[in-house]
Amino acid sequence: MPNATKDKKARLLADVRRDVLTLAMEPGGDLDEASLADEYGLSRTPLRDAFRELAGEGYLTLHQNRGARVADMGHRTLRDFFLAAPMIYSSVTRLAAENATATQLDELKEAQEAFKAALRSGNASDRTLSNNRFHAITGEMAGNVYLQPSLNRLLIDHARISMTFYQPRNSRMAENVVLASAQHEGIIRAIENGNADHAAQLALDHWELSRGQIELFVMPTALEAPLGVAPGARTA
Amino acid sequence: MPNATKDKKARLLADVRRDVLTLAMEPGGDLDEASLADEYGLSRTPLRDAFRELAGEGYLTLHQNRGARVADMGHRTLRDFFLAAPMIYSSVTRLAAENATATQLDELKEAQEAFKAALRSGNASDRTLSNNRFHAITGEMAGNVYLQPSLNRLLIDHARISMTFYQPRNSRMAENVVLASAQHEGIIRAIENGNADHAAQLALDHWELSRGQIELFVMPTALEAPLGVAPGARTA
DNA sequence: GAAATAAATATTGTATGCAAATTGTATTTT
DNA sequence: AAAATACAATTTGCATACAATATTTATTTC
Repeated sequence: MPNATKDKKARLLADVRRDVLTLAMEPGGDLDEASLADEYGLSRTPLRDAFRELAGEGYLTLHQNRGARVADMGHRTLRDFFLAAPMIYSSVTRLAAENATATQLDELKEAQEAFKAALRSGNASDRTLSNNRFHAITGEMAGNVYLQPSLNRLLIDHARISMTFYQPRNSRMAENVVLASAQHEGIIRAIENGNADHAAQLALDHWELSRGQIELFVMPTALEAPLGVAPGARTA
Repeated sequence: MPNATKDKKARLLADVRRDVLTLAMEPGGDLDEASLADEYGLSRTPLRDAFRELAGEGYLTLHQNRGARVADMGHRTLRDFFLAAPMIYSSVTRLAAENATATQLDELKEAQEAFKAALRSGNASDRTLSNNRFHAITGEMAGNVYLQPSLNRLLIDHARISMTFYQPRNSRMAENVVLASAQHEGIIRAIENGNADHAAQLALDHWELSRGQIELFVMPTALEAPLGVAPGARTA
């Protein structure tokens, strides 16, 4: 049974999103129309269509006569991210507590189960993707069309930043991830109880944990080692 | 000299944006590929390309096998708008004060001159478009990729809401528009001086004025008129 | 031999024809 | 006559061919 082009396109969209989020596709790296069209059995027309869609969502950027590239992460992105994230996350989570439907709550619980499973498996990509999904669902719950686009862009780069920084090499970081999971559970309860203030505060706490984790890697403790001695130096 | 397709496409993009913002294209109304392609002398391929781009920016929405429609304004949009606007506007204006370049400041002043000219002319569309441009420039000044998409979506609907509600029939509203212009000047000064706190506060004040204006129309003073008397009613 | 120019190649953008899906109309059935 | 079905017309989506632009390679010039 030959898959309809509609399905192939959907698969392409999902694959690119996943690969961008997990850094399987490098930021700034460029996508080749021809080879992707070939790989997915699509012609270039629907493929370019998909590129535009993904560009609109912030996964890719398009340049005149130069094709599509994975959205770049420049020197400003981390700063911009730190500025915008707490505000958007807390307000979205607040609105989620006010507006969540029962169905959405079930989805959120499912996402959290997937997140815990990913923690057990130790797979970094799975952890990042399920965490991404958890927060994307809070965005759907909030249902505010004006905040959603910013949240989604934050989530893209949060995932990519996590993939580079959140590699629990030491116990401190492993503990943090477990704590993050516990915070997810708290957020679920706050949303379930419609406790907006609490949900907003928990989102801020959750962000602070994430921020600290990132900072651990951006500003590691300095190396301590003796400076070398130049040949022929006076021994004083 | 036959215009390059590149220019035609740019014109189409600008025209649709303008028509959406000024309500020349009705929310929910659908765009006809064939006739637009004909009108602009483009084939359907680049036209559909433009539709995707505009959809990514929030001007249009695309539906499977049903073409493009002007982004709808449902019963929730006003509420969502009131929730998100003050937060985004104030934080963007704050960042604008921190990051604006000299060139951008000139552009902002130009936009403000255009706004004042539009006030003098009394043309509602010009007023809305120049006001839109003013705030879009503050977004560029802020230069935060995570806030920009939300700001731009807010600006689209702020323009459309203004077009429906801001029709200065009475003196109170005309005064408000003049006050809004004065607030723009204050925002320009705060940005010029790099006074972030002040800029953020002015943005909130500016929003409050806008909000009040909208509320005047959403909740007008009730009509006062006697109830009619049913035929054959007892005269007591 | 290095820089500059010109040709060749590869990649991206557009136009058109055809396939699939949706919508509206006419026919059939009850 | 109302509902249901089948048919026709319109509209949207995709594939391919062609045009325009960028990139690479080869050649010329100093």
